[in-house]
Amino acid sequence: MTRQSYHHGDLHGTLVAAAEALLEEKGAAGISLREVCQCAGVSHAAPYRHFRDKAALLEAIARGGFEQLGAMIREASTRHPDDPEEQLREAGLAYVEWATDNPERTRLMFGGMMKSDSVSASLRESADSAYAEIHRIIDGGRSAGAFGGEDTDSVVISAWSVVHGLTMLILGSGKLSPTTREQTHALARTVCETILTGLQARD
Amino acid sequence: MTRQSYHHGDLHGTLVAAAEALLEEKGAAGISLREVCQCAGVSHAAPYRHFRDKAALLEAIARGGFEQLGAMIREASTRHPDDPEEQLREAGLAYVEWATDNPERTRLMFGGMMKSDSVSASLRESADSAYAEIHRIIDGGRSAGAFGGEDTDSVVISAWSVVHGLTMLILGSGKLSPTTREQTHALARTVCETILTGLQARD
DNA sequence: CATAAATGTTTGCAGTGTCAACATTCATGT
DNA sequence: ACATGAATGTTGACACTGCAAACATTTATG
Repeated sequence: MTRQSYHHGDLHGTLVAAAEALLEEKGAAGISLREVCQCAGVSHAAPYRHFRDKAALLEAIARGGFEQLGAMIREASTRHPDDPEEQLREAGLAYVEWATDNPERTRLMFGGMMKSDSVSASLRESADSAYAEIHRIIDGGRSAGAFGGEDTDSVVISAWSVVHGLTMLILGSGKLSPTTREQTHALARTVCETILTGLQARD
Repeated sequence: MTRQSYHHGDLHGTLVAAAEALLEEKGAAGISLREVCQCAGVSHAAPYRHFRDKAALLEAIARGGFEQLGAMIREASTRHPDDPEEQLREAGLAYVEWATDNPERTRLMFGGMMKSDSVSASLRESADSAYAEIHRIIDGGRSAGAFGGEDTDSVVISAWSVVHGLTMLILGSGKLSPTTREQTHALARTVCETILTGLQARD
């Protein structure tokens, strides 16, 4: 597909889309800006009109990922408006599911990019927003008396850690490699049940 | 430091050591084989007598990491020979502590390298051995009646997931950034307590 | 409609991983 | 003792990469 006009129209979006496709195909380390350009049908210096450098393009992909992930969690939790426990379960499932559906993108998002001090404000904002969804669920559950724990932050960390940990083990270790969506769900349910048992307010 | 003989003596080990130093300094993506060579005082093609390619050198570093991590867990669990619950707590602390002390190496180990089908047998073996330590603790605890759960594997996955997840959140998210070892320990204790509560056999 | 801004291209540079050809040292058998 | 092959290190080359400067073309604006 070749374009007819000198200007592209939406090179920004096209570059992100092309890079996303290449990302899931060959991993973050295997992405070359020049190949992205070729896919977008544009010369190899064109991206620099839209992105400061290669890292900025990857940042844009990560930002979109956090937004999608946050949306999945939000949507999952709204399926059970009055049941915090079920909200947490569904959110956990959604988290693991989205991540395993987008493995390379997830690795990119949590691969240390956020740790750099030069991370853009918009990226940090997107990540914070996704995190806030989890916080909101836990906070609601604690107010309703469904979860115990000393403070909300501790509970959030525990809940987030299991789900994120399972996700990363599925993505990163050769050990956990569910092949079907059902197997993935079974794993997610297992860790969610364990953590929920640990979180339930004792009497 | 320049060497006098044409042959190096232990270039294999020197390359690994130099690469490890550069790894924690600049991250896995920032490592260049040629710079490693310069640090080792050797020409830029010398590594190919000892490693098939760059990935093989990184694999060697990862393998050493799994061995260290496994040793830390084993050592932690032997501090409480007859208390499975305490073993799991100490193993979790050791896991998080080692990983936060070696952040880039940990990212390398769990960054997707194991998922590739071309991973060397020795690397997989080292990773399996570290995993076996966790399995051993859980299995002992279940035999002793300290942990419940349907089957050992489910419990292992849950326990490993929290600890690994917390680790990755500390390493990867800008959100959790404990600055002192004490803060790190506090986080690790929090998630370990939560999971232990969930794991304890109910009556 | 002229002029500036925005966007895409070309050319060039330093740095990278890898390979082939070559050089040097070590080990081994006689 | 010494020739010969194996092991190890070096040099040079190649294609590829990210990036920047100079240039070309289109769009927007007064």
